[in-house]
Order: sequence, then structure tokens, then C-alpha cells
Amino acid sequence: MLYAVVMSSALPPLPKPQEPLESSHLLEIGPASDEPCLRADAARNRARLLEAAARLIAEHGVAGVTMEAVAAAANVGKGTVFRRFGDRTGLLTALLDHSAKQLQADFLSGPPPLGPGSPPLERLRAFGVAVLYRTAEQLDLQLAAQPEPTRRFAHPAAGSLRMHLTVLLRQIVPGADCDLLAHTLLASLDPALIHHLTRQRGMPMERLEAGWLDLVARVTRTDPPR
Amino acid sequence: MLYAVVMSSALPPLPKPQEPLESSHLLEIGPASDEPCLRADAARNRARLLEAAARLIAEHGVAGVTMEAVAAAANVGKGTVFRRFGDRTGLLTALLDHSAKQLQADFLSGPPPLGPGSPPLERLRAFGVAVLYRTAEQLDLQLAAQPEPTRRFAHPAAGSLRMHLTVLLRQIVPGADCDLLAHTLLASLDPALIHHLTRQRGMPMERLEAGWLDLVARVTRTDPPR
DNA sequence: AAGAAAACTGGACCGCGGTCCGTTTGGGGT
DNA sequence: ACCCCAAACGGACCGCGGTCCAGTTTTCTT
Repeated sequence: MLYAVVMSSALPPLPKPQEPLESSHLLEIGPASDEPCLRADAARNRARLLEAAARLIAEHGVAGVTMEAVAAAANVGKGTVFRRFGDRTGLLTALLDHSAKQLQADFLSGPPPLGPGSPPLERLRAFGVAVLYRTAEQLDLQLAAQPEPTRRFAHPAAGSLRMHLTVLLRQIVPGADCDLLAHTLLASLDPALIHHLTRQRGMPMERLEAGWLDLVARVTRTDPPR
Repeated sequence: MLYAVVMSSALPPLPKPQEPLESSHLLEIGPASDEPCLRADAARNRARLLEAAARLIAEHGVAGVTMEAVAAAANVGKGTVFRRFGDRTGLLTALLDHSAKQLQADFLSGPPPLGPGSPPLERLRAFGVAVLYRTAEQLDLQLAAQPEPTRRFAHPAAGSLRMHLTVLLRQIVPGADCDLLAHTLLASLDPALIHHLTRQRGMPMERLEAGWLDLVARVTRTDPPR
């Protein structure tokens, strides 16, 4: 039930496994999107698979995480991996899930300046910085988990970030098209961009951080447009 | 329409085919990077391949453009396709090449407000709008041509756009980190984002256009940061 | 004009992501 | 305790992107 409530894309308990969870309108993706009741063996296999995947990453890097390899390492059939996670992206995303939930919890109910209690502008600044560093920490995985362009923004976790951003923006610049602005701001924190700037162009994280703060400052100036 | 057939992005006579052309430092990617000399048969096959690819797109959409299918449709071996274009992305990019050069010519030496002659801010505004509509026109192809995340920003054409943006920005907000700012602004024009906003969230192009203008206005305000 | 080096060609081959479907299994109902 | 079927399983199978290399064609040299 936890999920039934939220999902819009009515999938009956059917062969098509992944619930991509269209929902860009809900705030939490928390414990909800979990499979509510998973048969004992299924749950066991799921755990095995995640563990195997993590091990493979540790040993051979993200590139070594092949669906077949994961299946083999978990002593499970290939079909099972796909049934459970939908596709490679789904598996990789699942690996990021914990950290994603953590971040979400932090800005939804954690301590200031990220969580409620600080003024919106403060939270906005902290938000970007937090995302920035989290992304940098898991760059390889984040990059590999990025779905093909068509689905990049449908991703529920991204939706949650965007929603939070939008809410903050509305408090700061109520006159603007906050929805659009949120997209833009998030785009500037895209893992691929961060990868390019830090690894391919050698910018230090401090510069990106300063860039975010500057961007936020510019975007949120409240004096009338020229 | 014989799109552009013969031109551009090809590779020096090297064993490893694709020269991704690191060059973020040069302004034009124009006739320079042209194949210096392409053997007669190679040139003929290149043209055939592009034509075949275009026909396939027209008939079956971008998804129908399979490397094997293109090769077959052009009466050419599969290996030849890869030798010429490096990979699928390369082929698709080549199809976009003509339009890319056109755009570049427009803002480098075309008439105002896009080209030189207008004040920088005017040009910046026009630039975004131009990119926006060009992208929207070729959305499917643009999306399909997008390389994997790691290489997304290494793409030379994107580099040229960014460079131009940077130059404009330096004239408008000399105090800022224009390089970074250019990346951010460009990110807000990403094909995947445009796709998401217009096709998945149903925003009209006018709203995106307004969003760009507003973003530019906000970002280029020159009064001191708070 | 001839011969050799360089460039190009084509298709067999590989690995991986993803699908399909016949088989097995867990666990709720009786 | 047993039955039953939805759910889960596993591995054969497919298509596509990408590589490789033996053989062919073009162009350069003298």
C-alpha cells in the first residue's frame, strides 16, 4: 500500500517490473517506493544482488558491473536481475538509493542550514553545496547510473530534488517562474557537468561551490529586471 | 535535400578513427577540421552513408538508424561506417553538422541581433533563443546524438557554443566567473531538458523562451551581490 | 608504367543489455 | 497437511554497437 497511493503509472502486478514512479508531484520517495511485500526468496536475492554489485564495483570499477557478472556473482539467473531492477540503470540507481534518501532526509527534516529552520536563501545555498559534494563523492556511480537522455529527468529522485528547489525558490523569488528556474539550477549541478569541470577541466570543487553561491545570488536578486 | 553531404568532421588518416578534437580553445570548428584529403572511394562512401542514414530517419525515425542498417542501405560494409564516423554518435552528429555550422556562422558573422553589431546583452538573448528553437526543431536527432555522460561536454560543437557564450559574458559581467557561468547557461539549453519540458511536461516554447530571457536578465544584473 | 606503401573495405566475431518462456517455489486458504 | 497459483526463477535467445584483420583499391614514387 505504501506505494499504491503514489504511483500514477498504474502497473498491475505484471511482468513489467520497474515502477519508474512517474510522480514528480510527491515530496518523498522514501520507504514508499519499496516493494511492499517481497517473497522471501526474492528479498534474499535482491540483497545478494546488491551486495554482489557493490563488490564488483569495489573490485573492477563501475565498468565491471555487468548484468551477467552481477547475476553470476550472486548465484542467480540473469532474468532475475532484470526482473528485480528493470535494467542496468535501475540496479545502479538502487545502489545510490541509500545516499539519495539520506540527502532527502537531510533537507526535509535535518538540522539547519540544510533543513528547515534557516531562511530559504540560506537553505538554497546549502542545498547546492550538499548536492555538489555528494555527487562528487560518487561521481563514477552517478555517471553510470544516468539513464538515456529521454528518461533523465523522469527519474524520481531528481524529481524530489527539483520539487524541493521549487518550494524554496517560491519563497525567495515569488514573482519568477520557479518551476523553470529550478530546472535550470539543477542542471548546473548535473553529474556529467561536474565530471567535466572537475576531471576534464581540472577545476577544484571550491570553484564550483563558489560558482553555485554566485549563481544563486544572481538569480535571487529581487530588484526589478531591466 | 542533400544535406551537407560531403562536409566536415572527419578524421585525419589515423588508425584510431575518431579524433574527438579536444579543442576547446579554438573558435571555429568550421572547414578547418575537414578531412584534409579523403580517398575518392572513401568520400563517395561517406556521402552514400549520410544519405542512407537520412533516408532511414525519414522512414523509420531515429531509432531505425542502426549501424548495420545504414551500412546495408548504403551498400557498404559495417566496418566502413565505423571507420568513417567512429561510432553511432559520430554518425548522428555528422547529420547535424550542417545545421551546427549554420548556427555558428550566424552568431559569428551573421546579421544582428545574433551576429556582431548588437550590444552583447542583446546578442546573448538572441543566442539562447536561436539555440532553443534549433534544438526543438531537431529534438529527436539531437537526443539520439547525445553521447554518453562522460563525453557530453567534450563534444567540439558544444565547445564552440560555450566559447561564444563565454566571450559575450565577459563583456557583460566582467567580474564573474564567466567560464562557469557559460556552462550553467548552456546547461539550461540542453536538448534533454528541452525535451523533458516540452514533451513530457507540456510547456510551450514561448515559456522556455521567456525563461531564458528572464534567466539572462537575472544573471547579468550588475549591482553588487548582497 | 610498374611496384610498393598507405588507406580503405567488408563481414565474421564478440560482449552486453534486454526479452521470453517453460519450470519451480513460496505461502495463503481450506 | 495439502493444494494451488501468483510470483519468482534461470538461462537460451536476440539485436545491436563495436572490434579485427585478411584482402582489395588508390595513390605516390621513380
